[in-house]
Amino acid sequence: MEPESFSLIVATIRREILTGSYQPGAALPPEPDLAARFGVSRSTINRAFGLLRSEGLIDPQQGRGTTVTYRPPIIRHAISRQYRSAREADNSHGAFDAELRRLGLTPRSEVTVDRGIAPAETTLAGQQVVTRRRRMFADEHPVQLATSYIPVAVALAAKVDQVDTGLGGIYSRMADAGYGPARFAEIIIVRTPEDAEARFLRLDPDQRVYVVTRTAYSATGDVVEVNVMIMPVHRWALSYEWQAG
Amino acid sequence: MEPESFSLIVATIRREILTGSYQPGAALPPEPDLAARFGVSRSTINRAFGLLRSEGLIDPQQGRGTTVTYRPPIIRHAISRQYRSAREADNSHGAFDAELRRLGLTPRSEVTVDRGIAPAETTLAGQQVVTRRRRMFADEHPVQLATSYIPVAVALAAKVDQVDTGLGGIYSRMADAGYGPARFAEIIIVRTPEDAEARFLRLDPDQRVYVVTRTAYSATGDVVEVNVMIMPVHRWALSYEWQAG
DNA sequence: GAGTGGTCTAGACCACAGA
DNA sequence: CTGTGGTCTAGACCACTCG
Repeated sequence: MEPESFSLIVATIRREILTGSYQPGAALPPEPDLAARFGVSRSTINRAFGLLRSEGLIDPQQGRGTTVTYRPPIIRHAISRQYRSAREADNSHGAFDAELRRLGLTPRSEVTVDRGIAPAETTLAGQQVVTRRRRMFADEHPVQLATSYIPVAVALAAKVDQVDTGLGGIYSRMADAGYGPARFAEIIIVRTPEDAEARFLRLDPDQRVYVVTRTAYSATGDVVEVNVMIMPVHRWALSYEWQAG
Repeated sequence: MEPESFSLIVATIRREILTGSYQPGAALPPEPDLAARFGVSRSTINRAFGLLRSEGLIDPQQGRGTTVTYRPPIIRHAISRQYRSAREADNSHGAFDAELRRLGLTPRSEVTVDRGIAPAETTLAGQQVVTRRRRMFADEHPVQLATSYIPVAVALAAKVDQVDTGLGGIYSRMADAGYGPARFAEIIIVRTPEDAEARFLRLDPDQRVYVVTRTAYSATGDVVEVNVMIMPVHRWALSYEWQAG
């Protein structure tokens, strides 16, 4: 009918979710019912569901119906998490573990380690590196993919070419070995997920991920690690704090 | 045909744009032609164009055809930009001006000032504030909306209840008045644009914006400003740097 | 089997730009 | 006027879930 019916329908349903008319976990009416309610075809409702799903608000499933899945985002404190005390809190093996435990979520990570050449888009492009890949879960939902590239010399000295890096994670081991990072830089972009990312994070092609690329520098200015983190934007908020200079 | 034709088509066209088969500014074939090339209906091509447009890669226009519009993102250096020297570089009136000039872009801002009550989602919720709204352009393209909330007492002392705040912007005036911010916190989320944001930034309902909320604290721990910035994700990259603690 | 959402088609009508 | 993209429809067929 009206050319703006799509936007109106999306706005209406979104408001009903965010104001609590539909509670998280509740079932939404079937697409044909909503089509009748709004006086449009099922195609239009299906398209509206597509956008709401891409925002992480709903989860339509074939055969099972559509449920509300809104979850408040996980807050990632980028700077304080680099403090050794934060990484080692609660006997955690790194900042991710410590952070999720504080939020009442159960963290789990799968780590694989191998050697290779750092990819072109990193500060270590072309160098021989030890690559640590982490697949991270919160309450068994996949929430982050992180790939860490460490120059071979640094990795061997800090003994981080193995899966378990002990209390506090790799930065604690680097510090123990005299390669403690002195300066960090993070760059954030947002894009659609690549195929492998979408498969692991269970994302659709029209959803969005943060790509956070952190480069860690030693006191002498050498790059001791580049870490590329992929996170669905609807699951995470990013937080930074600093003193005025 | 195949159920995955949509993703394949999107991936194919995206690759042709990013590898340079279609240069920025070039015209893409009309939707009916691409429908024939891929052996699908125009609806499917139209949907693929919708996703590529939402990524900021192409700009389809009624009557005029579809052109490639990929632009590298503007890098926003969140921390160094708070240094007074950076804000006042090149005779600029704040960090935004200085940053865009360095990138060879022409900045322009429209500012309006009024009084009101700070909205609920800010640290100043409910307080009487001076509200400064900025609409920012790069080469006359809208790129950012920023709304700054300043407690009335601070705003009057720093004389930032007027449109022009002089060399270095409001933080320089606050420092002059003894309200210089001592600590900053920024929280980043990503969501779809609200109607007013979409209108100004010329965004579609399925595109995404960063919402960067910066809170500035005085040396005594009081909030002297909350600034909510809205930026299309495909136009901006966010950068943070800090020393290990 | 009945009902769900996933995907695609063919076609309609529209607004708009440009020759 | 022709051709462009914007939007929506009606319907098809499918994969899937659940009683």
